[in-house]
Amino acid sequence: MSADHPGAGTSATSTDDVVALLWRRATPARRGPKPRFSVDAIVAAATEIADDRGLDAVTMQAVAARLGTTKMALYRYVPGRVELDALLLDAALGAAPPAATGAGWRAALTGWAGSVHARALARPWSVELAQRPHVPGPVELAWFEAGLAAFGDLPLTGAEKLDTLALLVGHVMSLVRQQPRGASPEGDLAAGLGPVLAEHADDYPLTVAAFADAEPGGHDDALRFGVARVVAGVAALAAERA
Amino acid sequence: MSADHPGAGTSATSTDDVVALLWRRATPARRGPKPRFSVDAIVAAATEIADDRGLDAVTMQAVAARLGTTKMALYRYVPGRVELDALLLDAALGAAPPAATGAGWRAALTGWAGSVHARALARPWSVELAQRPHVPGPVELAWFEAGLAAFGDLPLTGAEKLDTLALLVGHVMSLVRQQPRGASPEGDLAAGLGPVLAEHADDYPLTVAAFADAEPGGHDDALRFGVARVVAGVAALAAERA
DNA sequence: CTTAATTGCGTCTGAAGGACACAGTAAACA
DNA sequence: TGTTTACTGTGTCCTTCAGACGCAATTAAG
Repeated sequence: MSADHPGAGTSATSTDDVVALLWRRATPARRGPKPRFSVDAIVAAATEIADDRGLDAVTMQAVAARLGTTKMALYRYVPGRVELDALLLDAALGAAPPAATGAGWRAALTGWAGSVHARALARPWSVELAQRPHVPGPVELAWFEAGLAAFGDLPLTGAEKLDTLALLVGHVMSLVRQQPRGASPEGDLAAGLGPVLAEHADDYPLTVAAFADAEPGGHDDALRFGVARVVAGVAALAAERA
Repeated sequence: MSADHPGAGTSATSTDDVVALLWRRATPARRGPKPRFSVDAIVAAATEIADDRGLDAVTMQAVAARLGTTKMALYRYVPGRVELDALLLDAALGAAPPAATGAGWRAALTGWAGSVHARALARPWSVELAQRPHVPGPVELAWFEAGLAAFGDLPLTGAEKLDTLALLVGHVMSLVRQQPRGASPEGDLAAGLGPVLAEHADDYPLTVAAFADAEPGGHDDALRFGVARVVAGVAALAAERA
């Protein structure tokens, strides 16, 4: 059940199967009829659906409909929904992360965070996928690799570098989540928050005050501020070690 | 449909309805039979289920079964699943956040982050709820209020304080997500990551190296490191303004 | 040209959220 | 005290989704 990847076993997939799919490991030799579709075609269709109707609209039936086939035909290529999500995420992260510029670690790290932000903003639904437990794909690992490269020869341990990247990614994703999404009608945290705060202003004076001047720069300022704080914090650590 | 809260209208709830539920706004006068249950009882039952079988196990039927009734009876108290989630989250955040100690803003902010971490770790499923778009409840706002209080009289704008809190919360939640959960069998990012990295070590040299020395302190170190970096970053900003 | 592996896909099942109707109940009012 | 009437309790039905299973069609290997 773990060896034949486009095999019949539908569910209960192990990590190995997901990995095989993510790396597009080729299947040895096929005898029967030639496959009409491919994993890439399915992922592309699913991506299109997610892009214009949101992640919830990505059901097996919807993907199949877009490809002009039926739901069960897809299970020959993708074991199940979980695996499709993993593929979808790695595809959403793009082809390759931009290489770190040679202008020092601060600029490199800031630039990396900006790239992550741009990608996440372009496909907000990828954030949802990225934040649930999943097996990382080749592209996601490449992003990590690029992020680690940004540190140059700073005197940090590997764990510290990873934690710093996690910090940045966490911040970026929090921001993207709060972005008002046109598609989903409920969205927008701040919109619903306004009336609530107004009604209970007495109980949360600091919060009301803080949100009062939170308007101007908004999203982009929040990104810059957070990244700058982290970079400054790392710089402080590096300074006290040097 | 928006006025009578325990009313018959089942779905398509607006923000107002959620708010009314979260603040346990009392219903004016009841004529018919007395309600057998209460919102609190339902939330308590749902919380118990989430605690020992995970968030996915919290279905209307499961909650009803635990209360000894049927699924549809619950819809008299809670309009739908979304509203139940909101109630569940606010309940999971605990009764009241601990007050900031008077030992300076660094200690206060660090302590606040630690408290958030402790709460999130106690109920890992609350992280899932907290990170999807939702209307904040009274307890969540109280946490924000406490977090803002921790800054004391630092020369930061309200937006900057909020961004800092978001940064800390984002980090804490990332960490809790990566915590191996006993209940859900798939979990553990790092466990699945090992074999993958081993197989493609050549392509991701930095990542492999970073994970190699990431073992020792682990989770708690990551928390401390991240919070310390943010605090240092804020300190740097405050210093250059003073 | 036979054989066997492999694909395409229709049908069924189970679980989930939710709509709706109707019966039972108890407070308000005459 | 009796009647009205709003409100609760809940059984039944519908829709959507993921997935299991089986069988017919296809085509490369021998």
